[in-house]
Amino acid sequence: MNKATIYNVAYAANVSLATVSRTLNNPQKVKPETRERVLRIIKELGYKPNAFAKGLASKKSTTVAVIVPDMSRASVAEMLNGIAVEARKYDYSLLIYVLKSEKTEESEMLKEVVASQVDGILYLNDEINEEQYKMLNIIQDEYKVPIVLANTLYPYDNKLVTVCIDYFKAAYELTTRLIAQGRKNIYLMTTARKYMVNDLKEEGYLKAVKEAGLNQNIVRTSGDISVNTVHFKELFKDSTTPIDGVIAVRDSIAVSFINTMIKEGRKIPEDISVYGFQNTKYASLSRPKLSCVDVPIIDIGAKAMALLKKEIDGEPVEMKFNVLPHSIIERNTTK
Amino acid sequence: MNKATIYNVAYAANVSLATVSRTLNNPQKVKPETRERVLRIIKELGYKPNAFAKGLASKKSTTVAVIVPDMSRASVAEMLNGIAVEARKYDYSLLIYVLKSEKTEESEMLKEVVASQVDGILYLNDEINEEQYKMLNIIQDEYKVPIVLANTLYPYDNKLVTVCIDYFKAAYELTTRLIAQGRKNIYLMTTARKYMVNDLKEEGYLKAVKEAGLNQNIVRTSGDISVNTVHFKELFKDSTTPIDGVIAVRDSIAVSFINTMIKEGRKIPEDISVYGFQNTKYASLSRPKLSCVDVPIIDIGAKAMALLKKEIDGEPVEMKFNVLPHSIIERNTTK
DNA sequence: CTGTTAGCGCCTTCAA
DNA sequence: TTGAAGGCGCTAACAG
Repeated sequence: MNKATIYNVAYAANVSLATVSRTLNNPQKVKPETRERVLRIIKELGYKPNAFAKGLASKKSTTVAVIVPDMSRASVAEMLNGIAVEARKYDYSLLIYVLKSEKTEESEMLKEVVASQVDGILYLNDEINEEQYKMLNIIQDEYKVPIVLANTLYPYDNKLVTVCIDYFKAAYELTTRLIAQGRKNIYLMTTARKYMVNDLKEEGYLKAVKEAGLNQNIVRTSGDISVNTVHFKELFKDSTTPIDGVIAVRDSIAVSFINTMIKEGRKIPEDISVYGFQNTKYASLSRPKLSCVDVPIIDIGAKAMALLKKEIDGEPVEMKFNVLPHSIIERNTTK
Repeated sequence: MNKATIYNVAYAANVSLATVSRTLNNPQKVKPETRERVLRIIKELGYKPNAFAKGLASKKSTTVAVIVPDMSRASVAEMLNGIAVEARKYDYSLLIYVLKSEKTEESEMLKEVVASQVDGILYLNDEINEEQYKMLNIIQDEYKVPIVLANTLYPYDNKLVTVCIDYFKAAYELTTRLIAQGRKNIYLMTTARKYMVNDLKEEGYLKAVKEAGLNQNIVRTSGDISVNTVHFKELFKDSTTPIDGVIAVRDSIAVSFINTMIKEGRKIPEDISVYGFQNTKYASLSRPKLSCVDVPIIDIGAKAMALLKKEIDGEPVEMKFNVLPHSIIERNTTK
């Protein structure tokens, strides 16, 4: 069961290696009979083309790099499922780069990605800043490696193909719903200012709150749920106008907030209406079950991969900015 | 900023390409002065060796394949973080294969993995069966691709290097603790019979229960939390001896159980003590916070990668079976 | 429709 | 310590 090469197959099938290569890559260019024969031999010998030789000769790897922040984020992991399923359709492999694990400069890593000869790059990092964005553009322009941003975006420019939902609108809608529910003192629980998508949610929230003439209350948590609890308690210990509505930029933040409030004796949703953002498993495992924006994260992954494939194939992608529809799921933490 | 090749570097540094190759792969074999010079040129030109050519010539890819079941499982995603950090130390890349996305036979995919020329394989799938196990052994023996099983194991044989915790012991300890807490009617909430690790947990539970002369109660859920709720309710509607202790093989199962029971008016932990298994984020986001076995999942990932690296380097791995220590975290669903 | 041939970019003896 | 030369396994013209 030693590794068979294209030569072994060619010899056994009594053809030249070119014919073997053709039956694999351009089947229509080879006579059906010989094709069958070659295919049979290939199966018998368990032949699989060596990916390196193929890549070296064809300049294509049928591999895309997926650059992700922290893998343990539920949304990232789910998106990867969507990407994997779609990639499978095209027989593409996925090379993963986890940013969190970096000791080295990110620009160094991007160079490494280029050196790895991937056909395209999927960038899932939501902390995209100007420098990173420039670097990505260089890679796309100079090295001709197509890039697609998934579930993130760079709002100041749109040279890169992007797939996401309308975070601004979603947050605006959430806030509007809370207002319609009669909530007067609505808080936004967000993260430190570096996540582009959360900045957009913030803007959506602010717009709705301003329109309604309500106060704007923004709390920035670390995203680390273990410290949130303390944080939340402190925050609402002696507030004069009691909080009655909350929008959290992540489900996990919403859930830890709910837990803290219920322990403090507040009733959810009677006293406080709470919306999360993403519809991860956390949302359905919370008690009460969390109302939230449903971000079609798997679809985003799949769509991003599909668009990347198009770009790789040289088909011009007309829409740079692809907004997928979201929905709002009313469960038991609202109304 | 075009892709520089080794020839460009050689020309610019006024040496042969062999010397460039050496300064990169065997620095000690080249005179310090020329080494410096070459290195400088490499930097200037932003040269990175083409991964394909390198792989083709050297027969090494510095890439390992990571085969995972469903990515969205929290434990899998976290393990990947550990793997990524460790892989980074050796400058190894990670090629991901998601089994769930498969339309094709798994054996087909394994052949593909071999064709991709990876230096080693990390297998995270916990549903390992005899056929799969045999296939993996073939790959390791015939194709000489080292394999490490991470957070899973094949209990009937131990030819493959394995990293995990002692699931049997952990479940035994959990059960013992429940018994010590005076629980008499302890249930094990597990999955369908196909997850090896869960079978071991089951054995540990059974042993402890038998030793104490208690009834054994095993509930097999689908693992799908949305159906669990109904399931749980039905189950305990009219039981004569009320359930007073639970061990769930996954945190998410424990949490959905807790939610159901509390809605049914049971008190946790007063009426029912509950232990989970894994210590994922679900555990700290539940109310009350879930007591559970802490599986050092990141360490398992890192250790598995480290052992794989050793195998790849030809250093014999003395211990086939690597058991990492676990601990039990008492939070608020027990006592 | 099929075979021949020249690389792809790099590593690795073998000589010098 | 360095250079020359032969592959690694495959693809892609170019002939036939």
